[in-house]
Amino acid sequence: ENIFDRSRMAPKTPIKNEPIDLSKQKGCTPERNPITPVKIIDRPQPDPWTPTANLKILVSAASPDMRDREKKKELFRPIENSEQSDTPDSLQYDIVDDSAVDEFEKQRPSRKQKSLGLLCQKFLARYPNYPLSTEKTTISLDEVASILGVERRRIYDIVNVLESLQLVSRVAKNQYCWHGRHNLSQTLKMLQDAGELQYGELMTSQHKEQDLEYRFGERKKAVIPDSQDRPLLDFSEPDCISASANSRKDKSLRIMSQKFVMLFLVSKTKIVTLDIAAKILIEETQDTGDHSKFKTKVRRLYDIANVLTSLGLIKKVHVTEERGRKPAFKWIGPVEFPENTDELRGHSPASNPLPETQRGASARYQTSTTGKQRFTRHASFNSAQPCEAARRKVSSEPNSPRQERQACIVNSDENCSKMINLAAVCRQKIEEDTGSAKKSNITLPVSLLPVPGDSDFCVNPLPQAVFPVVQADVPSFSLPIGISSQASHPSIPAASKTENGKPTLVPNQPFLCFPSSSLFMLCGGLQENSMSEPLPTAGDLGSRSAEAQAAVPPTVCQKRSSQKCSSPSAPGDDEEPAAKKQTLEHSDLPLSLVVPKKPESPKAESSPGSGCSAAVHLETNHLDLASPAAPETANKESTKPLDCQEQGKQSQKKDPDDPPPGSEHISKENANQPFQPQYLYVQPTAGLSSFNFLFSANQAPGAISLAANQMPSLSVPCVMVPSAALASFPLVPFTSALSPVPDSSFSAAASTNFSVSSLASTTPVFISTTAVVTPKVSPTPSADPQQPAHPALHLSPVLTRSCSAVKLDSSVCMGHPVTLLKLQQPSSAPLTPKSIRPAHHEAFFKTPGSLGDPVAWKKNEGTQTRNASSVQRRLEISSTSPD
DNA sequence: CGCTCCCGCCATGCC
DNA sequence: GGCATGGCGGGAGCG
Repeated sequence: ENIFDRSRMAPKTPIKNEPIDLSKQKGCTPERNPITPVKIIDRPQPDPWTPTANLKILVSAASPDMRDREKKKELFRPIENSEQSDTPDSLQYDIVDDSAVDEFEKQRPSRKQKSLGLLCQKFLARYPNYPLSTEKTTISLDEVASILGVERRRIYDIVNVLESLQLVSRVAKNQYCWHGRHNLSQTLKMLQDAGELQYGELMTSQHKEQDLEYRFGERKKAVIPDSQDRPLLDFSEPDCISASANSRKDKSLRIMSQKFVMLFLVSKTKIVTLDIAAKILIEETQDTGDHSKFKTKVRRLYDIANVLTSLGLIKKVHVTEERGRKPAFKWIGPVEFPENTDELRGHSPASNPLPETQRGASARYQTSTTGKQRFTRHASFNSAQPCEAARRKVSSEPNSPRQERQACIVNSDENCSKMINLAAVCRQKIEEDTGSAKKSNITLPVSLLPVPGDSDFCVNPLPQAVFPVVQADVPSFSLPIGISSQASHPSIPAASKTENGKPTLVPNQPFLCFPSSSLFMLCGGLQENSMSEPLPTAGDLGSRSAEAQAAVPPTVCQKRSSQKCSSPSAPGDDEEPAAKKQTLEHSDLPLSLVVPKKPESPKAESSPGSGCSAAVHLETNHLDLASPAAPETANKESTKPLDCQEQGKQSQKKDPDDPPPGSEHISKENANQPFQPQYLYVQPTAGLSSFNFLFSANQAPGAISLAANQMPSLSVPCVMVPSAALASFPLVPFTSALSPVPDSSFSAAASTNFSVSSLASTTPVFISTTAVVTPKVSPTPSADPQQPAHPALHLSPVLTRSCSAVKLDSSVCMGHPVTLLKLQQPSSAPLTPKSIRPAHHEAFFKTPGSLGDPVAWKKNEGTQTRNASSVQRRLEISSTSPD
């Protein structure tokens, strides 16, 4: 094929190249020449007068179609193979000057014929995919250029992309070494790893481009700095590295190529639209983002895409969105590479699953990144994949509201200098974030809302990443009141550390930094109490509970990091030790708040009385707030239960005062509950500032109902709650701040209601561990024999009030704890699903639904699972526009 | 008309 | 100054 084309193409370029050619190509020339005399070709165009020129003109005018046809034939002939006889026919038409025509054609191959993709194919055809190790193939740019009949410039385009994948390496000036695909999988793996670090968050939600775009905006800030210039992976390969090559400033095309590939590898769908890729790349570059740059980026991406297409790694597709049809590329190359894999990482947080090489790459990457982001990354909370998750989170978070940032800052413990860094980062981000100045106090990532019914609500602002976690842990909520007594558990951020040492949470920190996230996920274990079917996951539950315990306080961060939580894991056990917290015990029992699905009404009813206006409303929902804890739990689960325990311990130790009272309890409760319903809380961003949307992640629609006045209970999965309603809920920052407070104090603290309003308005983040408050207590206990009773349940007076509004008792009360995870839209990045993802990634990312399901459900049990699909839908809705 | 993306000017940097 | 690289964007081909 190449030859064939070459001959044709040759005519043109040769001329230009000739000078060059002379030196290098000897063999080639002869071949080319035969085809067409250079001059002839040239003249025609320039010279209208020449006979040929006239013909051309005529032809084109007369039958452009034909011309095209022929061109096509030529183009495809090689590829398709046969084009055949047609040609002749066409020629006939033209007749007179077939020759002329032909020449014309030859002279002016169609654009397609000259496409970079085709050129690349020709280029690749010259070299074996898997060259023998022994033989080293060197490539001379000039030679190739002349052979292929193109200018050198074009060869650079190809070579740069190939070099980014290590198919070739530059040996010396004008000399490249052909490696073939031997290293391709390894390279891709590295890119994948690096990509996860960098883009994990982004891609997670990818399937919805909307989300992506959406996030991008948010993310930009965060991510930006990263690697900007530097090549993600510097392959200067060993063999043939030319000194000069490395030194040179960055080769943007090469870097872009790597990043582009990374996007595919990180993407769940394996489909990346050009505009999204361009946006991402631009953002990273910090370019202003003006339109022209975008266009330029896209042009470059086309160049890269053409080469990758020739390599058989991607193919062009179209993605239709609401907005319309967009050009996109789908990865058709290898998806899995032997060693790497997120899962691995997830499994063994401590150890890096990644191959050393990758690791090295990632390490470099990290180091390279200077900015805040990186630090944040390092700070990674605890997710199983500590580092990555953390990083991701961080990056994503940029937007986190100041408050959050502050929180972060506050806590930094010894644990982490890292944490500190994070805090700083957070701050910056926050500052950056314009929009999100959400709640002031709220900083806390997690707040628990006591729901009227007993359900506890925990709201965790989770970054996207969080979702996954959600499932896990709802239990945490339970605690509501436990606060006081239980409060003793300090929420321990420490737990977070687990994995990599990333302390997800800073031990003492009262606050977690959350980027402002637009979404909160509520996790509630809804169980029907009694019913309960126990979820298959009994074990899980237990673990959960444990997790919950630990998690509770610090949870938020942890959760995120942990993502896993949701999943299966059940590390919970570890926590148990924490025994302190009864949770474990409870865990077995489903928290159950009975309530599940219908509950609303009852609760609502009950709630009425109670004072907590707002809170009450929510209560109806029956949601239990697993809240913050959940995340943690998740994390724990995924990784290690131990952590959780530790966290708890630590927390206690450190912050006796702080101890997030609720957390433990919550955890218990949560534990008890087999499932917790999870809800996604969507921040009102755009226009709907006043509304909050709750989507049940797991569950059946209906499951949630918002009682309260404002919110009519909906059977539908999604519930919109006026922000006001939420406001009413007392949110307790579960962080140390609250937690620390002794019961009494705690209660007070707890009692404090965060005005949701603030949340609602802007950033909704809040999570209180303490929040746990939930009245549930009573119910819970009942439910769980084991539990110590807990007083914990009792809400502090204040809490109670708020809680009271909610009824604990009512069947509803039991309410599954729900955790809200808030995802910060913008900043969310940090936590983004992606981070979580590693462990579960699929579930999470796939869809919100998946979130709930995947992790917890799937693993734990299939039965109860809620349909991911439904969830997804919901999410989608939210993402796009709530209505 | 808008997506693609070829073409080649010209900046950058090394020699 | 020459040459190797490669960023960049105008503007044309193509559907």
